[in-house]
Amino acid sequence: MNDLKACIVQRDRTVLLECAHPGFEAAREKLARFAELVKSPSAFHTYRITPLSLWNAAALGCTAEDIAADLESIARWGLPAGLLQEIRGLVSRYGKLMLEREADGEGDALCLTAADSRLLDEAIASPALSELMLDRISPVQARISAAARGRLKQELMRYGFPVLDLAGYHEGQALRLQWQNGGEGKPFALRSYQTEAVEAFEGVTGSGGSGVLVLPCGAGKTIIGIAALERQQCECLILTSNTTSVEQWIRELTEKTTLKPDQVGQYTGERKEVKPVTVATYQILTHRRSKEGEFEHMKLFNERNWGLIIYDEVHLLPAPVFRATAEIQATRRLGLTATLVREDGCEQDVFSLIGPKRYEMPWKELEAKGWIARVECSEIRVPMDAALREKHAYAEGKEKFRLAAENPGKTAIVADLLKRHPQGGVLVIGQYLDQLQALAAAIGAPLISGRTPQRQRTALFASFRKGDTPVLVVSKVANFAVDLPDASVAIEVSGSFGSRQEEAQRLGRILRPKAGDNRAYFYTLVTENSKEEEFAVKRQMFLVEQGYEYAVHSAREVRSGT
DNA sequence: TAAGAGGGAA
DNA sequence: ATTAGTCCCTCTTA
Repeated sequence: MNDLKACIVQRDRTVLLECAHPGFEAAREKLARFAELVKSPSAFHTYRITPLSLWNAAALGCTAEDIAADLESIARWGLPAGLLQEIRGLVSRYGKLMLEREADGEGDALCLTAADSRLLDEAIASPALSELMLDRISPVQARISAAARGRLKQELMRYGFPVLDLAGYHEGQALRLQWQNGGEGKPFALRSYQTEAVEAFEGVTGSGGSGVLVLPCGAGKTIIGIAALERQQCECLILTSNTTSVEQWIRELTEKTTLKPDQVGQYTGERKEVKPVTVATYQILTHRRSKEGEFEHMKLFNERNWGLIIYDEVHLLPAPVFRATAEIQATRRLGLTATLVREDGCEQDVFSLIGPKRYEMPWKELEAKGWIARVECSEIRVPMDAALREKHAYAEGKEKFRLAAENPGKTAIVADLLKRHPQGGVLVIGQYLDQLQALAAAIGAPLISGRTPQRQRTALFASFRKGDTPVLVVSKVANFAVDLPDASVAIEVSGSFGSRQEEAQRLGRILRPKAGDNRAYFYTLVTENSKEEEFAVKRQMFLVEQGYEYAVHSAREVRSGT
């Protein structure tokens, strides 16, 4: 078997990767660059090479020949006829259409240049482009108003031809800032990959200045954002997902740079300051009094002459914010995220309107370098007792799923796992309040849910951090709370329908480097012979794509301590 | 003017 | 394919 290769490459652009193969890891790393994982049963992982995954790879400088060489090096029975040609065709689409500022234009018109006239003919003839008023000036060129820049890119992406946008950016109002030296007289230093990421964002030629940086939780995305701002020296709007995160950005900006508190504003439900650097939530931008009402706060995009807009957690960016972003394509845009995967399928809009992927740091690489903890993931199959099994058998749909998820047999397993980790730092995370209440009572640990007042949360977090409270039971608050302390063990007792992001978020809770052997433990409890098994596979997919493996154990093994 | 409750939105 | 949670606005109370 050693002389065979780990993958079977199929004509429909799917790739089957054999998990037990010695070449598995090397092949996985190659595939991660230009394909996405779509299924991960135990023996074979299925990847798909999509147009978008190819274009993101192309934006990173990967050529069709690089991809062909990678595929040839992992394909057991060679490549199907026509596949390479198809891949070459798709990759070359990125760059066939180029958008630039009009060479001798006085105004702010842009020029779209096509590699050949037929492509431009056909694109212009498509109905979606008709209202954008393209003005043909030569067989391969058309003028277009700068205001239509975003929509043009969106429409051409839908048409199947992503535009290489070289039209540049306006500078924005200048703002002086510098890194502030660290506390003990040490100068603040970026990690090497953080510098690489910022440089990739800026780009070597005209193509930089907008795009997305993909880095795992705990890699210091805030720092990278601030570094981009420090390089640009301009006024900046920062959009993020919740108020705690707003506060965190503001804290880091004022502590780590020479920006004074009165230069940094918070624009949220509570306070509406517009300062040279302004941090806002996505929610305030999308807030409407009624379903048909206006977005009253979108004007924030134009309240100052921003030179840079940072989109934190770009995978959560809501649709109306895309629309507003289409209008401000002359402003530099930096997207930050742990995963480009969106559950709503708007990945194409991220590419068109924020920009292509400029940098990606695989989780495993950070782990190898010791920047994040080495996590051991286990899936534990918990059986139902006879009574539950019967109830489960007769239940339907969501009722059935919930019965399995709330399997009381999980309690004893949690108790056993706690015995294995007497040093504490354990988070028990689940989805249903009833289940969590019962569990918290049984193991004698405090529960934090959405109903827990903020003051009490803060007190419990502090006690957990100090080690006085070894175990915390947390509901979905764990998905959002930025201030939730770091832990070294997470036990997931239930989760929502196949959410890959939730799983990644939960794992992220234990990634911060640990003193000593730098290890952390992630357990997911799944009821045997139920729908939960299926959902677990789906949930785990993103992390499997990142190279995490879930060792499957039976409840019996856990109970007997093996 | 601050804090808290209640309702709607995505 | 839910639940639970967040955020924003408005109104009330003190």
